[in-house]
Amino acid sequence: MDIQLKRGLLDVCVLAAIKNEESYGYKMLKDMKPYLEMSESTLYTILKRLELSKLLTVRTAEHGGRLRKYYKITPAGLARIEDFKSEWREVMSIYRFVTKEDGACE
Amino acid sequence: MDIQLKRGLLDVCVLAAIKNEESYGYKMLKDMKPYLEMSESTLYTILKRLELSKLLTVRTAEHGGRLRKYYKITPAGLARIEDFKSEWREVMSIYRFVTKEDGACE
DNA sequence: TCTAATACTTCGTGATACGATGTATTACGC
DNA sequence: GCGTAATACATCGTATCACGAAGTATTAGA
Repeated sequence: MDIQLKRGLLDVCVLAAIKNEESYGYKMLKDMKPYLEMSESTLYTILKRLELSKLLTVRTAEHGGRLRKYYKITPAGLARIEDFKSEWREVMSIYRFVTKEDGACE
Repeated sequence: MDIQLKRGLLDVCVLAAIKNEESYGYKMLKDMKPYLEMSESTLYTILKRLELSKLLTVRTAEHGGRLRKYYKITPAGLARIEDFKSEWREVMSIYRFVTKEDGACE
């Protein structure tokens, strides 16, 4: 899909991927894949950004002899999702503006 | 609204503003204002980009002793709007992913 | 032993929205 | 006649950001 359109969805989609339970990068990528594909470099950049914004926290744990980073959403992260929902009204209003069939004389 | 979310809507919103009749920058800005606000520099950058992509054409005409640039959508521009509509399905699917209330046990 | 999958990182690049600033004309109030 | 706002468009620099490419390392399977 169009990159620009994607941009507004990426961050919030990553947050949604850990909304219910903590997860790690590779798994998130696979969970999101049916909805939204992103490259690994993009995901890890986003995860770092979200951590800096305190929308999620990270812990490192060993799994099968290898280190894995688990990401957990914070209350601020959940609030970010709620903000997104609120903004969606505006988005839909723009969508209607773009797609409405007029024609003052139609 | 969130800049990232805006990004995917800007180009197509500008195209929508001239979907039915040609218009000029300043007027477009006012027409779009109830839906989506953007700065002048952003609009003129977008108009130039859309012209280069041949999604609209420009003609310069005098109006009240002053030059004005009138923008007119091309068939490719109308097609761009149709593409946007198609992509909206994907967008809505992501929206549902982000907002769904689960809870494996709900 | 070679390859694929898992898992995360870093770097450079190109796209782009925006504020700041500039130019120029018209319209209006005082 | 003078200042200000509105009209109308343009340019420049900056910060953000998604991505491809490439790298590091381990494990599993053929």
